[in-house]
Amino acid sequence: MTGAPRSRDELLARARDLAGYTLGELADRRGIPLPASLRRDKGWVGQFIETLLGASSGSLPQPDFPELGVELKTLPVTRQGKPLESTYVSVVPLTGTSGHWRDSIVCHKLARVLWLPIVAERQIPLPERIIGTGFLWSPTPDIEAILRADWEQVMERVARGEVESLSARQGEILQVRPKAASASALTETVGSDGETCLTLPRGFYLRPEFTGHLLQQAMSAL
Amino acid sequence: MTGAPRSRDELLARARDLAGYTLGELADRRGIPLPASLRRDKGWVGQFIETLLGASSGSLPQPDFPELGVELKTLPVTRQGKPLESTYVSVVPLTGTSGHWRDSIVCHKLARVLWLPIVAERQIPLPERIIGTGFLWSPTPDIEAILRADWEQVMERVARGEVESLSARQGEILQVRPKAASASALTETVGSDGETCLTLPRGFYLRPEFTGHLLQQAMSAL
DNA sequence: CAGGATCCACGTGTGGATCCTA
DNA sequence: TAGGATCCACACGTGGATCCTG
Repeated sequence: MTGAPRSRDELLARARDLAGYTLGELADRRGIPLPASLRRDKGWVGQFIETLLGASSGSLPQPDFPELGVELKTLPVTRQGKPLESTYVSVVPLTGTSGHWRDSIVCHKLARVLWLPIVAERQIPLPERIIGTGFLWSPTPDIEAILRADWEQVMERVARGEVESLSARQGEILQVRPKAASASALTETVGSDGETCLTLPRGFYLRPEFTGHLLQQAMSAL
Repeated sequence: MTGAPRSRDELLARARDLAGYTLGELADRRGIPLPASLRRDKGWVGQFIETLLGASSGSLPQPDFPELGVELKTLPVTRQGKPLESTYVSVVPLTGTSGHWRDSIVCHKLARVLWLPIVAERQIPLPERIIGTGFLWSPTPDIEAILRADWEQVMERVARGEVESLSARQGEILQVRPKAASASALTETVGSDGETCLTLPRGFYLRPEFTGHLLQQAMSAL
C-alpha cells in the first residue's frame, strides 16, 4: 500500500478500502497527527488522502497519479451526500492565454477524476469524519460542452483585458473566485489597452450543485 | 543605525564605520551567531553586512537600497587587497531576451555599487576576518563599453540558441559561469531550431582581475 | 448560502556568494 | 588558478482546500 497504484482499478480499490473509516482511525494507524482544526490547515485532508492512496508527487504541477492520468479530489459532504463546498480546479491564467479548451488546464485536470466524498459537516470533529465511497469520473460529452462554454466565456473576458469584470455569478457549473493568500495578493495581467497591470489571482471552481449531481448519479449506479 | 540610510553619503558613512572591525566583533555586538564555516552558508557574510547597513529588502528582486539605487557587494580579498573570488552579478536570461544593454539586468545592477572589501583568506577564521574601507563606484564610459561588449557577445549566442557553447573563458571582465544548486539543476532555454530545451542555469560574474583594479584605484584615491 | 477571503505545505527560482579539483 | 560545481535563505507561485460574513 506504500507504492503508487499501478492501474486505475487498483487505485479505485484502494480508495474503496478506505470507505467507512474515520480520519482519526486512518491517521492513528499511520501514526500521523491530526491538526486541531482545518482553519489553519485547509488542505490537510486532501494531502492526507493523497499519501494514503500512494500519490507520488508531493506538490508537483502534475496530476496526482501521472501514470494513470487521474486527479484526486476529496469532496466534503453532509450526511445526506450534499457537497458543503465548491471544488477548486485550477488557477485562471491571466497572461498568455492559448485560447483553446482542449489545451486548457481545466480540461486536462477534469479529464479523469477520482472523487472521494467525506462526511465533513463542521459540527463533526475532524477525527470522527467518515470516508465515503469513491468513484472514477470523466465528463460526458454533454457535461464537457457546458464546461467548455463556461470556460470560454471566462477566457474571452480575460483575452479582452476585462479581468476586473469577472464574477463568481457567471458560469453554469464552472465559476471563477479569488484564489490567493489574501485580498492584497496581486498577480500580473493584461488590461484592455494591452498594458500590464496587477490584479487579484483567481481560480476555477466547480459549483457544489454540480458535484452533488455527480455524486447522486454515482451512488445510484452502485 | 537600524533604519535604512537616507542618502548615499549616509550609506557610505555607515559602511566606513564598519572598517577595521572583525566580523566576530560586529556579530557579538548584535548578538548574532556566526556559522562555523561558510562552506554550508556561502552567502552569510553578504547578508550579515546587508543587515548591518540597514538594507530593507530581505531577498527581494531589487537593489539592496532601492531608494538610493545602490547595489551592495562584499568583496573577499587577501591582506594585500587582491580579490579571492569573482563577483556574482545576475542570472543570464535564457528566454525572452530583450537584447538591449541599457535594458539589461547587468547594466542596472552595476550602475551604482557599494563595494566593501573584507580580508577573507581562507586560513583566517571567520570571526577574525576584518572589514575594509568601502567605496561607491559607477562604471566609467570606457568600462561600460567593455561590459557592454562582453554582455552582447553572450546574449548574441543565447539569442542564436547556442547556449551550450557558452564558456567562462569568454569575456574580458564579465564572464559566464554556472549558477545553480547543482549540475543537475535545469532551466528552460531555446535551442538553435527554436525548440524549447533544458540547460544548466548560468550567471554573469565579474572577473577578480577587474574588481582588483577597481579596488586599487579606489585605495589610491583615498 | 454563496461570493469573496483566506490558510498551510512545498517546489522553484533568485539573491547572497564560496567551494573544489584538475 | 580559475572554471565548473555547489550551498543556504527566503520570496513567490501553485496545489491542497475551507473559512466567514453580509
